[in-house]
Amino acid sequence: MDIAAVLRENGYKVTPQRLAVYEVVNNNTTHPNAEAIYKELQPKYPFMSLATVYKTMEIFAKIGVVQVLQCEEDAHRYDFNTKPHAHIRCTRCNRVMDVDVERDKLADLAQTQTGYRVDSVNVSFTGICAECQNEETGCQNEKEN
Amino acid sequence: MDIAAVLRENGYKVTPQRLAVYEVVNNNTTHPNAEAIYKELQPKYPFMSLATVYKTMEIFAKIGVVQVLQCEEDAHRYDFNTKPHAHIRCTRCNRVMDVDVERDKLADLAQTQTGYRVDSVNVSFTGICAECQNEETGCQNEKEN
DNA sequence: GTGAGTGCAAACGCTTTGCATTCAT
DNA sequence: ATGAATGCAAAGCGTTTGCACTCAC
Repeated sequence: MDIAAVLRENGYKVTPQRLAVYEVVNNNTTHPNAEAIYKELQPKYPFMSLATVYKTMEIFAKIGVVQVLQCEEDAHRYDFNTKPHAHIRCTRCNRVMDVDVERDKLADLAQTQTGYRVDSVNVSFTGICAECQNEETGCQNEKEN
Repeated sequence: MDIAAVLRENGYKVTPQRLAVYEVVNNNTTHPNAEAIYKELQPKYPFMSLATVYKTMEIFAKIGVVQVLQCEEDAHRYDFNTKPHAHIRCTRCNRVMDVDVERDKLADLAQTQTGYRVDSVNVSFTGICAECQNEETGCQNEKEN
């Protein structure tokens, strides 16, 4: 994707900051939040501010470059896969993975039941990832209260 | 439900504050957040503090008296219907309604795809409720940016 | 009487905003 | 040269916490 062109098409200026954010998080499959993006930028782009990351991600979301996840977590996470899909988060290590669900079917169901015109379908799961399941034996769960 | 008994069974003391919260939000179908609960308590129970509402709702969630919703919104909302179900929020008036979805099927799907042991399934929708759809004609959408 | 619960205010984490400065156009 | 974008610090929001006081048991 030519991010510069997409920005221009949408009336946004092409700045080093925006290119830097795109460069760092494009093809990133870890579903980072703003803080993570900021930290990842630090070594190569120490001039970046966290506020700019937020502002940039807001624009990226608006022009469809990323989607914002609802992960049953406090901080937003961003996904460069903008195809609608669901996510599952490991409550132990916070790793997030994609899940494909039939969103259209769910939307139809909701529309039929409630009469709402459905605009967005958000599906998320939490669980324990395969890796953490392996480590679980004899190991106390860090997340226990 | 005998909330006093449930509290005692779980080792929590029965206080006027906890009874007041339960009285006000039990059978409440508006999926209120902490602030809304606080405000609803004010006239009848002006002694209540917001912090206590939070603390009480946390306990209620822990002992299964309420469930906490993820509504693609900033503030938590609470639901006294603890049967697992999904929600749809109107982006115009913020009204929230219940939706029944086959969560088990979704959980199986996620488990198969990712290998995670699925602990929770969260489904939420946004849309425009029937009422707001009616009002929509010739009326600018308040939520438009 | 004792420990749990309360209320206040302060702190918190994530996010947004105001504003002077800088930069893309 | 002009308006948009940046960076900083401060404010904002919903939420949690520390602590002295109060109350259910």
